[in-house]
Amino acid sequence: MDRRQQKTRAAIFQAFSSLLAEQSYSHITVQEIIDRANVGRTTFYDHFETKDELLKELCENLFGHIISSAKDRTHTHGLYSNSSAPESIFCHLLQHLQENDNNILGLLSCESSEIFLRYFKDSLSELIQNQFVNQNRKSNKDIPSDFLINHISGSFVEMVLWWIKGRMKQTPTELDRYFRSVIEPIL
Amino acid sequence: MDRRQQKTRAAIFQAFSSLLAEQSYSHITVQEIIDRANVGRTTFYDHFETKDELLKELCENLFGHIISSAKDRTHTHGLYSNSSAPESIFCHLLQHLQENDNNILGLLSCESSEIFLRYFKDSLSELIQNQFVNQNRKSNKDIPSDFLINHISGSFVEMVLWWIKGRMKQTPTELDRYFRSVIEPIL
DNA sequence: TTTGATATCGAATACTTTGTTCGTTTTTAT
DNA sequence: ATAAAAACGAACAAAGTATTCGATATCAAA
Repeated sequence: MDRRQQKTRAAIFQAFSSLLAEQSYSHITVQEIIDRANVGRTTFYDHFETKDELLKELCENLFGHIISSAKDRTHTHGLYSNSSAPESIFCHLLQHLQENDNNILGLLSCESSEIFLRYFKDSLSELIQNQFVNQNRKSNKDIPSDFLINHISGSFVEMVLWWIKGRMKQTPTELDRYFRSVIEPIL
Repeated sequence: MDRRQQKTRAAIFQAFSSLLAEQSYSHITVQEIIDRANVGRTTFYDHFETKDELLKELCENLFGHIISSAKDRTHTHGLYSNSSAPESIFCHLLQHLQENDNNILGLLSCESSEIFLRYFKDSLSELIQNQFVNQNRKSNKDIPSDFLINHISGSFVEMVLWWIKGRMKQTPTELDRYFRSVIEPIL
């Protein structure tokens, strides 16, 4: 890809991210984005059809990495490596979040965090689903696995939401312990 | 209150609700609302400062009723009347939803259902919190009740989201059983 | 190093939406 | 019957979106 395109895209993503950290998605204007990215109006619309499109691509960028790295882990470890070991996939995800690649924390802490967490939940559901299929679960046969998958991914996302709204006072390990205590009893 | 005001407000709420069933909140214009409500532009802005304000008032209308009726119940029964009885507060809420007063189901099934469920979750958290304080819980002393309250209300809302996205094939009683199976083990 | 392709640019513009103003008409409560 | 309140519409300013155009700058490849 042309070097100019790369630079422009990066500048727009960067500008957009930093704006999201300051104000809600719906209040951000294209004008603000191109001012901060320092690109022309025409250029913006050459790259993205609308602001919504930009948001969508940003989400895909962000969670593509995190989830695929998590996916690799489940292949070797499963959701929980074993019920007493500390390296659950959830802990790994939380740590990944805290490392704050691409300023993902800024986005998850911003007014519009919901948007991102929905994308996150969808990716997460897929991840858990694969896990469920692989391990051929035993108990809870009368509860649809559909429901359980939604419950787990939903709870996780709600927990992250709670975490960031409370200014992330807990460590990933602590959070993981909380999450285990409410999820493991039903697995 | 003046009869005219009542009619206008009702017409606007009605128009707004029906529009929400057709398109996402952010795409609805004030023009569409007043056209469908058949009121003048000036009148709309006499009643509501912005579209956001209208949304907020709609939410308060909707969940005010449901939650306060639930609140009454918890005073006599608690969250679960007892662990084997069928009349949990959650089941009651689900039934209330299914009765579909004010076409609440339409709103919870629409593109913008998230917005409503966030309001719902906040009300629910409050409800559960009161319950927690009253009953002076024993177990799970090492998990913050803050976290547990968020987990329960969050899971409930995620379940409702899952329910409506799956076209509400389960009965409230069935759903309540699922929910108990994932919540009671941690209480 | 030249060259053709393409990315970027800004200025102008048409269009949409929001929220306000103002003078008029209609409805209401008493 | 009357005064107060509500609804009205047409017009308007302001802000934002998305497109068009021709000119300029940059790139990759021969």
